[in-house]
Amino acid sequence: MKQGYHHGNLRQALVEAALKLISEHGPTGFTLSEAAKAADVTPAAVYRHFAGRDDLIAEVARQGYDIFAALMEFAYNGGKPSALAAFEATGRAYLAFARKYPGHYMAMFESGLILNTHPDLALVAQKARNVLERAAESLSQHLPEGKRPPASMFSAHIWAMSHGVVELFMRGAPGAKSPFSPEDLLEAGIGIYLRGLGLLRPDS
Amino acid sequence: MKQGYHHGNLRQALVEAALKLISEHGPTGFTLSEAAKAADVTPAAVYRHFAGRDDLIAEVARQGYDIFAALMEFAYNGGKPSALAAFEATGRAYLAFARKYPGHYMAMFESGLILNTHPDLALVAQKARNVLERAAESLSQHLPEGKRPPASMFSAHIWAMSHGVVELFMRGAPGAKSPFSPEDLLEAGIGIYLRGLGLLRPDS
DNA sequence: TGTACATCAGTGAACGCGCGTTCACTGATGTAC
DNA sequence: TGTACATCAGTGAACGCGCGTTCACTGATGTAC
Repeated sequence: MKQGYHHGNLRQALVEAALKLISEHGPTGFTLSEAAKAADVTPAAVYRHFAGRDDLIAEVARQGYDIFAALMEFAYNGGKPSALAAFEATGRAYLAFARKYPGHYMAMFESGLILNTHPDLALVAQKARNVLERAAESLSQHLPEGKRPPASMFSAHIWAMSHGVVELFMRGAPGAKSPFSPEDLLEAGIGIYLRGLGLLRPDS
Repeated sequence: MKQGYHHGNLRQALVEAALKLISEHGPTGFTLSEAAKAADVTPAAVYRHFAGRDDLIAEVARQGYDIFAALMEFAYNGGKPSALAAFEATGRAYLAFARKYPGHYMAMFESGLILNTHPDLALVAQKARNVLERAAESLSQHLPEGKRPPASMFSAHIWAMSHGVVELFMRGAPGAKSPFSPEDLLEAGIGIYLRGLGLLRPDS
């Protein structure tokens, strides 16, 4: 669309260069100058498309949240075939996203960017979170009314465990070697958790 | 002990300056020069006590793991009064540590340092992890033998959820505002999880 | 179809900055006699 | 107790570096007539 004059979509080329650098060296190791070089362009050229370094990272994160929300939505699949199955699928989608889009994931969760500075970023992040919360909400309908924990609470639990598994066991992180794959670990963890809620048979 | 010539324990003063800077600006925002300035000393003076910037961070992390391991050990309390109570106490200790020692916590888990580069660091980190794993081990004795998940697995689950709660809900992090305090959130999450393992009565 | 002009993406040189690190030094502290 | 010397923690100046950002510019592309 912006296909253009000299380079032919430098903006997206820069985003992709940033993505590569971030996934390789972490959000800290990313520099505007290196991204420019990777896109075969002078650092100054970046300023035609972004307000500066932070703005570039923010765009990377924004695209990440977009993909993330879409993936979660797809996994949720309107709550079909069952609230339970849909919920478990979103949990798996979280990890699948982190594995498949490490650069995006890091930009979103490890770059220390402040969501509130970019209003549209906060918006799309909220959208992603809403999918999981909706899944939790409809799943909680299956619980006896009195003993229902708030849906926002147990979506927070799942979010936290998923995030923890990614940070501790999917990266080379703090020596947390484990004999289990992150996927198995999270699957089992969510299973036990759902059993604790009374949503799974004790022996299933 | 090294109480000394001019300054009188610069080494520890630098560690504490680093701690303050890290907790204020994150591990990224920390610089050797600023730490030196905060300790009223020339940057070059740092090299009398540390091999360089990374070595200083590593020492901060090492002290963090020391405190962390001691705290977990204290909370575990030799498994008294019961395996269950002791296990829950270690979970609470994790969060308490993160709240009370944010600089240490960040140096340990968010600074991107590689444990393997400092062997003694890897050692003390392992020691901390062992406490939780031991707690999980003795707790798992209370499960019917056939349906026991490996202790290392469920200690990983608790570790992951705790870490996730800290990262997502205790920092100003990714817009993850929540109506619950991190402490309540984790307490409830662990409770549900343990119920799922059959270690808590369904209605307790 | 051809020429004149406007646009604007990307250049290249320059900037000020703070970083981590080095080095020869100095001067306060501790020690030997 | 007093003097001469050794130690070594911290100084101050300097370094090279890569960073993000600015600015006047240029030259390829698109547009008007």
